[in-house]
Amino acid sequence: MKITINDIAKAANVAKSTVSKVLNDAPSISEATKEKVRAVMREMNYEPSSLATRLAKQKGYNVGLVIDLSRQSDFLNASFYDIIGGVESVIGPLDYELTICNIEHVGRERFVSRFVLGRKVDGLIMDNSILTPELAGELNGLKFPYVSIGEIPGMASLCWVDINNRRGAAMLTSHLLARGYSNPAFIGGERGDPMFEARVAGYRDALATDEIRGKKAAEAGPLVPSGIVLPGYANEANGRRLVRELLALPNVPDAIICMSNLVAFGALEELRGRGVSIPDEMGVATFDNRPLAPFTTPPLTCLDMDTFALGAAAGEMLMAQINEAEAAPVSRRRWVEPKLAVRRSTEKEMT
Amino acid sequence: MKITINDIAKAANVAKSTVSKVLNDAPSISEATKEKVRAVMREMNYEPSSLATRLAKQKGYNVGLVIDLSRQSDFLNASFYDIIGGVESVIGPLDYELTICNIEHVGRERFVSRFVLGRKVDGLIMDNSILTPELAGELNGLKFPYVSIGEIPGMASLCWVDINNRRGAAMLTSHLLARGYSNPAFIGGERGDPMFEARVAGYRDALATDEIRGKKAAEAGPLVPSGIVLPGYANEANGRRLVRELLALPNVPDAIICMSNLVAFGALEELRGRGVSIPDEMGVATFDNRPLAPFTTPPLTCLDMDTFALGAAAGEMLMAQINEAEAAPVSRRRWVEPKLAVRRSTEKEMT
DNA sequence: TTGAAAGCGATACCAT
DNA sequence: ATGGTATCGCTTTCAA
Repeated sequence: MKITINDIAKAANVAKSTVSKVLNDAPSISEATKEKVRAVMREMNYEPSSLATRLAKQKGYNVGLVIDLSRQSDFLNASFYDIIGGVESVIGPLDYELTICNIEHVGRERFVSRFVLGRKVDGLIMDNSILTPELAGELNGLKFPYVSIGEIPGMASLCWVDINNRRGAAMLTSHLLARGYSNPAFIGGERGDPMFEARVAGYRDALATDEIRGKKAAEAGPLVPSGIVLPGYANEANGRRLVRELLALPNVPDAIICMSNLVAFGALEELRGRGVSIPDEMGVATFDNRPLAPFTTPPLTCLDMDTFALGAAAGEMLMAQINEAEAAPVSRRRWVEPKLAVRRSTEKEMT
Repeated sequence: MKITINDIAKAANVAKSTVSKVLNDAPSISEATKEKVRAVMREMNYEPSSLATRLAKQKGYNVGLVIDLSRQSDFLNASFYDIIGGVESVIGPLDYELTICNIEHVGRERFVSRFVLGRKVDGLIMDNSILTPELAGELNGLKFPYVSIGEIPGMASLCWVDINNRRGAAMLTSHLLARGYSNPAFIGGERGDPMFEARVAGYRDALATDEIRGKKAAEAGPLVPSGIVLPGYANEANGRRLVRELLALPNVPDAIICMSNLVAFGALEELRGRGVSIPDEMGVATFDNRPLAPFTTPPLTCLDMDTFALGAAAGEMLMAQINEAEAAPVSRRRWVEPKLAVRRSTEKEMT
């Protein structure tokens, strides 16, 4: 037998509206009755039904994290716990909870009506593989709060958070150049993927603004001004293959930036197999610290993405939107800055 | 303006109770009205409020996955996405949803009242670092459905699922013995941790039942019948340290079973540093495929834990309990069988 | 087969 | 400062 607000009211000899006010710590209730009612609640081990509260308040205190279990994701596999932790760290203290919404069986079409119209959640967090521009438009139209994890370039009205991949790629590239590598290549990733494009852009930013590289050009032979970019689905096999391609180039690069840990692993293996010494003959760096970067031979210099901060940023933006009514209009995009983790794979002897 | 069951009733010219029955596909309603009402619902883009439904039905259609973000967990970091996927794959089709319950701020004390008495969830899934025996007893007393991920040895009444660590350890050990290693040691893990104890037990099971080992004993010198077990918190540093201890033993083992990927990584590094060749002079095997086993040098033979299946098993047991009223009493524990992934680290030349 | 009315467990407005 | 009552959106008897 669950005990309800009525039981408390009866036991404390007050109206249930009074009990409700005590629950919400209304200033209109005297300290005396508050204490009396609270004592009864404690004694009867009362806990308000969150369902009833939420129905009455017309507010779900609930945000959904949308995932699609039908598609594999290296990124989510490595970072899901962190992302959830980040989100939870901001919504939890605000008394919101997080529910996992799997759209695998629901389908992209009906999922808006399921979660949004069904008022299961007050806001949605999802990644940019799920949040298509059309979907975002629909949510915008409904004025329904949402945040994408992962940028959606171009559309000004959309709301997202992302790691600053462009700046990160520039940091990584600059590190290589400062380290004495003059001709870094970029391998892995797919054209059209915003993350790939952002990283390539950052890579080129760094190449374009580097003076040392200009001076080295003479000794090192002809350098491609805009760098060498070899795309390919980010797995180990392509890491190997793309390294072979690099080594067959007329101007072989002296460093490699890899799109992912798996690409980097394949690259390291291929280089080792061919007797290319790392970091002396070839520097290698990668994006992401997890799962492998600290544990390869040699350990990989990488750009460490703070996925907890990413989740937290998403949570903050979402909560800002949910409470937007009374607040100033919120900014609709936010970068989380990555940081460089320097390891042996780029420790070239300085000349 | 959200549209409700009343709007549908009005538009379809029926009572709202009729609409409700259509929603639940009650047999007492004629096909004709059902179709009529459904047409209206479609047209008005109606979606029932899950909050109201759940309050009225006195059922949350919601299970909680309890985590404690204040404590780091290598296991959860590597497997959280899989576990959630497994749970979701069974509860989703039953129209239950999964909410994340972080007890970091709630505290172990108040969390039962928060989630259980507050009827936020119909059942709880948590790991055995959170589900203390006292807590389990409390939940048992309340007849509240829950499942622990990770065994809780001893208590017969408790409900859990786990990877069959004992059998798995025996498989791994037997593999080494069959491969020609005669004196495998076990390193890493902490006394008192059920997972450690189960694995050590399995390791000893395999040693005890092996005949080949008996024959080898003569050539190999004195073997410790119950094996060599060196515990230690499962990280890289201890992997290195424990290997040093092993190498200093009077009867140096010819194979090592590691409690975790990190221990194994440390072990590999230390062995390499000392010029011990793997797998010829020393075989190395580990538990868990992720995150490193396929990517070390040489790649590690491991026991691959199916964490998706683990999550699914937890989901199934929980749902069974939730629906226990009308069903037969459910079994209260279940093993998920791991499988061996053989790689180069144990490919000793057979003699 | 359908409808009217009483819950489910809280909140919120209006009296007192 | 407190109490009475309508309400949130749906389910569920019980009549008709």
